[in-house]
Amino acid sequence: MAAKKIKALVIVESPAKARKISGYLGKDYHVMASMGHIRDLPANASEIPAQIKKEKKSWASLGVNTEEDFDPLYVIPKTKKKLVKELKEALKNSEQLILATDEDREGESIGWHLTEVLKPKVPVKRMVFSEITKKAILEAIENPRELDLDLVAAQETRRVLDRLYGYTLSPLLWKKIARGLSAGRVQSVAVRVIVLRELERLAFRSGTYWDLKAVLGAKTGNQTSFDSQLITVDGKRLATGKDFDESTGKLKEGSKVLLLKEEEAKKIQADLLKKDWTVTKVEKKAQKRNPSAPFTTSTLQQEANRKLGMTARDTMRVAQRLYEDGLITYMRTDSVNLSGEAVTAARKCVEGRYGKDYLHPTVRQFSSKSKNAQEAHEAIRPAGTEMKTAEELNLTGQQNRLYSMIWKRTVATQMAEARLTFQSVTITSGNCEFRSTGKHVDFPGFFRAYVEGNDDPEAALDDQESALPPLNENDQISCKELDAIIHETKPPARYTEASIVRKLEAEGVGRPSTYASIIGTIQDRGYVRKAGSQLIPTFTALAVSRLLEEHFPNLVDLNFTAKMEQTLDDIATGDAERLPYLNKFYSGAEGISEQVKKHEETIDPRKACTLNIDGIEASVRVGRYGPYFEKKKGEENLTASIPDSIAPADLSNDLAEKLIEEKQKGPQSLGMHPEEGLPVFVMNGPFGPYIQLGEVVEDGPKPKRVGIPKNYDYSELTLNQALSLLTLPRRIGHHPVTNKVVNAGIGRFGPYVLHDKVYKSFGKEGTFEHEGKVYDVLNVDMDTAVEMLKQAKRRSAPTPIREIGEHPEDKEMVAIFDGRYGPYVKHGKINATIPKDHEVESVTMDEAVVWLEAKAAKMGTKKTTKKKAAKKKAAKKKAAKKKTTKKAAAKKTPEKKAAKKKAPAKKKAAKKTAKKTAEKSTEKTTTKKTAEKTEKE
DNA sequence: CAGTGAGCGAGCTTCCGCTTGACTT
Repeated sequence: MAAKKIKALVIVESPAKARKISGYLGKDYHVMASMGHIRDLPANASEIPAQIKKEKKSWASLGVNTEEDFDPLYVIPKTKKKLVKELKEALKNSEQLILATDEDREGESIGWHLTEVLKPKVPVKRMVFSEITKKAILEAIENPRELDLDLVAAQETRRVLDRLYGYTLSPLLWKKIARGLSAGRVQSVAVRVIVLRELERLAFRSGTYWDLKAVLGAKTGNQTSFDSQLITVDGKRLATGKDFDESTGKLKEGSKVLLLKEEEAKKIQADLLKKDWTVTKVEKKAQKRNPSAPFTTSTLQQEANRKLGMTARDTMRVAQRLYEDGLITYMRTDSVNLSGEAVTAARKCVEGRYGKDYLHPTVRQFSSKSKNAQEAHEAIRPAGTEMKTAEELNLTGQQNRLYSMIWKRTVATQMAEARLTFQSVTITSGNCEFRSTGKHVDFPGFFRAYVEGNDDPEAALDDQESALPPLNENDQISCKELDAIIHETKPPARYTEASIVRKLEAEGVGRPSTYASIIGTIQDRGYVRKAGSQLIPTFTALAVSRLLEEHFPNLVDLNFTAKMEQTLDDIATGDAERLPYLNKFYSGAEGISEQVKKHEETIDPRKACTLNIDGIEASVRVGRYGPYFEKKKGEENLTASIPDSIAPADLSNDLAEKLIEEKQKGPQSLGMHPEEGLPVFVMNGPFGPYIQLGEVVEDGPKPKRVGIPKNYDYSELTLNQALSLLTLPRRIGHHPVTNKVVNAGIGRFGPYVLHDKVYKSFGKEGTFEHEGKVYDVLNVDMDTAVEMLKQAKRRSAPTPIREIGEHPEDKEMVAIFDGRYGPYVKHGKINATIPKDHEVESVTMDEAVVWLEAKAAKMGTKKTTKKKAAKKKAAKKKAAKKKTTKKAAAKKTPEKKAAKKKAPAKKKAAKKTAKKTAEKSTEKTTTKKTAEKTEKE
């Protein structure tokens, strides 16, 4: 027996790493992956052991025994049970256990948990390495060390603190604001940062100013024209955007600049057109630029977002593939360090590709600027020693683009600095001075490979040459054009995925593995929505942020995490203890536990949900069905919903008054339908404005309704337009090719054209442009419809490869189809993949039924974990329904009620999709997705 | 697909960091 044993079981965190290391270590070693943490605090009620639950301890739901030294209750989650069993099996046949998890706080902890769970009876060693090369691995295995229990304690402190923070503050929010909300050390700060920016925008007052822009050229010699900007008048500097006070829209107090109004600007313009123009000053300044550090997770996400328009989540998904294929190094890292192997490869590549002149004379190394970098991995770079390009690797699509970016950035790090000359020329005319600036790239250096992107799309890239023609003092200039231009100061920009990741990293909040999910969490909880690339906070976020700021200011302070990290560092070095720190945080009069209890009694939930905004008479309230305005008028309490598309910074008193008035007036009849004799109403529902013909009658059929396409302003809709919309769907004619009928109508997802069961939606604005003309559902002609239908993806109904027969229970057909993931059996809505060891031809009905049942059961369990956001929205809807269904129960026939109950899942999904479609209507990149979704339904 | 702003009330919602499958047909 003993002879058959292998030398050691080596455990790392990721399978890709395991494969690579296994190759270096050979057959004597068995390398396995832990897939991250194998144990954790119970995530929810279902993970708390029954025993503990029964005891009804006050701390049971925390999973941390706050009565006894904050002893954590660790459980192995369901998803990890199988893996743990496999690890135990493997350990039985090993003479040694080697923990080769990452060399950081979490990695050390994973190693410790492994020993706790596997309870090895053989010697245990800890090995660490910072690059995965054969040499480094063999060296590491010869020089093992012990587990660092102080580092493990630091991780546990972090874990427990985050749990105490999140699981004591969140319930307070459920009680005071809305169920399902959450607070956390990271997310609450992220939300707060976004909210503060929105409040700045809300308080922002725009100012305007005028200036002059000239197009000039020398009178002799090189007469290339160049732009010039008015800088001073009578020696007084002209006002620009930064001279304005953001809260008033006026010039900052005491500023000595000149603010031009329209008449003055135009007067100067007229004046100067008659005057001579002379160069009075020429300045040149040389500057050098150095390449940026190689990518970390955070900078990769930022650049991919700016340059490739990818979300943080997309970026990580694509990077994961590149990593698994062995093309890049690990993608979750906070280190800017390049290994010796990488530097050598990059330098060789630079020399070969661009020549010696482009090589930086010495090796360039970078040091991390991020606040609490743990640097367990390298920077993100092309793997190996070859520095192959994306083309050489035959990459395509997003993989190609992301890899190329990584390649360029890495190679650029070893390239020579770029040398630039900046020119600044002053041109005088009359009592005015103009300035032109230019830039000349003397030597491009690393620009040849890589230039960092910018958040501001208008900002010129560094490598762009924008040199002025040669100019000397006293040169005579001719003015070719002179324009007076109005400028408006703009509010500070909203955060994007890129800028919020940058901000969080700069503050040391969050980790490489979490940046992408933070953005997901704050959206799932309904704190933030995305409009294009902007992250817009909801009114809920404003209310939650205010509550936390008011009552727990230190917890949502930007420095909270940084301070925590200092303590954790002390714990890791053995200079501090976990217990006093956690005690101070949780227990005692100032501890979070007491504070929450106190505020539970004192905070008035009505007030917590009410936002009073300067300059707006009505209050904004966060209600169960979304935000609404509320205003007292005598005895009456007037309310009006705030549409989803309205951002907090868009609020104004006029808007509030308008919405309240509209609501109070009730549905407005545009007039009578000439044939039906019924009034035509414009109404506003959860899916936006719609037209209704006649009123709701008890026991009668539902009145005809039709949504108003986005290209019509519902508040200015005419009776004729409404009547036209009510006639939909309309027949456009017969398709010239198939001779089948083509119709135009409005469905759940808005206006569409329909031909032979193929739908094509009008664009996000409800219009379609064809040969320079804009069409919508009312005026679309056959020519345009044919063009639109060409763009529709035809989805022919899939044909089964084999029909097995009728299902024994409901007699519905069970058949085999060929899908993207191999053949599968289909019965109704349930699809189950056929196991690999079965032939399509030999599948029996009995087998198929077993697979289908297994799949159905699986789907049942999945729902609870996955569709969190959907669940929340659904719950809201359900709650909303309650009253109406109860009241309306009498009106509805029993069959109708039953039908409603039967298909709730489908309804929810459809609603969600519809909502998304509406929400994302402004987003360029998702139009395609929306179209796809539309078709699926 | 369509209007709400409130309660009868069991048990539950929730954190941050590590990681990949499962899975989309």
